[in-house]
Amino acid sequence: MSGASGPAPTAGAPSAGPGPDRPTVVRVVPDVPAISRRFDYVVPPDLARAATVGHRVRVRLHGRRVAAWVVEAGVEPAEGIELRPIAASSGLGPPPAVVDLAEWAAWRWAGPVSSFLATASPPRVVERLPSTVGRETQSSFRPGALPSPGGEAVALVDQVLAASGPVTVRLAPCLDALRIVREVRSRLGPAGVLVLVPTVAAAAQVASRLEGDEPGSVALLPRDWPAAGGGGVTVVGARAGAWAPLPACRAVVVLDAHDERYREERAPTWSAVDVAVERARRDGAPCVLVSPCPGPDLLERSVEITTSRAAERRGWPLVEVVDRRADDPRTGLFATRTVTRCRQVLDEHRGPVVAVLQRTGRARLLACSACRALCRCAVCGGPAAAVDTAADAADVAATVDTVLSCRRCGARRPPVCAECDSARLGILRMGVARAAEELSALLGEDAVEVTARTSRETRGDERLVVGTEAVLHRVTRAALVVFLDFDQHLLAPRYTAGEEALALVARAGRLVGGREGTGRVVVQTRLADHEVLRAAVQADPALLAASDRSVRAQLGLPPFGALAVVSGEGAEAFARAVAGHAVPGPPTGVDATALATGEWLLRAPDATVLADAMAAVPRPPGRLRVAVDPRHL
DNA sequence: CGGACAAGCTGA
DNA sequence: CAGCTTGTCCGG
Repeated sequence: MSGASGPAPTAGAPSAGPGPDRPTVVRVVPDVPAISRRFDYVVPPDLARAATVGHRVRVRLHGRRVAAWVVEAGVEPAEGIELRPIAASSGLGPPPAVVDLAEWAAWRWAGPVSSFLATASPPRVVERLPSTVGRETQSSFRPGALPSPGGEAVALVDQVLAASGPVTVRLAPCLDALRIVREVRSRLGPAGVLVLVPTVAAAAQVASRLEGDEPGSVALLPRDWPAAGGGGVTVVGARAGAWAPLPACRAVVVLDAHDERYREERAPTWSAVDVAVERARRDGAPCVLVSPCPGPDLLERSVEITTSRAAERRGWPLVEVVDRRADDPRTGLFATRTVTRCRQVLDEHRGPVVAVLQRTGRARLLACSACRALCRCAVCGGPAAAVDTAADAADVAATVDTVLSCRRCGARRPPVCAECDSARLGILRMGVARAAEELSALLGEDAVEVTARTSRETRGDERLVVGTEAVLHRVTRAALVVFLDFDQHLLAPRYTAGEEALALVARAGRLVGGREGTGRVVVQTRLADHEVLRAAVQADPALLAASDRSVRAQLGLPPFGALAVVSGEGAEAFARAVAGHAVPGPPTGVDATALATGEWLLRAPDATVLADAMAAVPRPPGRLRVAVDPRHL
């Protein structure tokens, strides 16, 4: 093993500097996913500014120019190798502390450091950071009387600042979570506070409200990357904001920390919440995870504190469960009571009605996006053709990775519209479309469809909206939210299905408001006794957390065990090597089992054992995808 | 990843 | 045996 590989916890250590006769040498990580090795280069005098950890450079590597990051400066050049010079500087990258954090993440999620360094780098070339001279570190800002949780926020933040580790603040969905951020800023000043929000759009709103409190005190990522790096401000960002170029954090606040959008779905499957927690730990800063419905993952590694029960109840919507067990399955999507509720709200002009319908599984019906023609089988004229992957259709020319295959006769053809030859085929949202039609007919009111594919923003004056769960992120306000088939969420094939379902109720609660208002959430279900519904009706997420916790502990699921799904050509060799490296079998080591899909499942008692084992094993040749703690399963 | 180079196949 | 394809190796 060469000295140029392996983790480098000492990155950024100052060197004695180049002697008069010795050239400056830096070690770089190339921005090429398949190359994990590091290489040394000489820094020519005119690029001396690039000789700092985190700087982005271009280098000649094996006959081509590639981008790279400096990860060590003042390197002792290896004997017997003639070093090439760095070809160019490409501006600033993450600061040394974040480079170190990237090394940690590469270990934790078994991915290339370069992918984390890329996330941590500015979207455009940044030559210099703005000066922070003259900026106040201690703020004069003091919030006045603000809405709920009112005085309780002061006490909660007291506890957060007194704690030695991460704290989860359980705060009902309709209580103002920003109050926590404001309270933290008023105690510590705006400088060095890192605030994460699930989406870029929501981050922009948070940033502008904080900016209103104290102008010039906020940097919004990714837009204000240089200002964030300059320091002296509160930094607000979404998932990638966990990699903000703050010199040091004084406090970290994660809003809606349960939100699954903090997790990257593609490998490496890192989580911004975990990165934020680790970052706070390294900087010795308080870390606050705010969530209306924290699940076992959050609770297991933090202290939980809450508002009073009275405040929590006020902050959850009134939830009405419509038990459909007695209904004939053919009566359709709408229970009589649901229709009555909708009609009441519309007649009284109380506000928009939003109906949510999730249809699981792969789309069965495709339509041409250009001419709207339905995709039909060319042989038998069957009503529809379904998508198939080339993987299980090996006899089909492997030029495209999807083909259309008829469900009736099995005939296959390329994924092209038979009418107009367009290759743009879209999923036909049959579920939502039909629901919208039926509901329109039942209520005598035009319904607007909203799905993830509907690109238009809603106008805001719709009275009746029908959509998939994406609708909850598009609409800002509603008088009534109806979950037409909540069982789709409760029974989703994920071990996190329960907490995600409760998060949907919380999300709906934000649209309709707390139980003291007139807004309502209606849930149609055949599982009326489910823990999620008990928790929602009683406004007590702890009920779900307790039952989820015991199930996961029993099954060794996260956070009571660590999982990784390994796929690709090298999967089997890698999985066997990782399991063989440690003492096989839980509870001490890593256990590998083949899944029906051809993927391999690794199980370990905790994330550290798993990460250590994966780091100790060399990668076999061939494609390899490692998903640590995948959500499905 | 993608360039370099080596070994293998083809056709005259 | 030039000219091309296919495969393996390795990068400072």
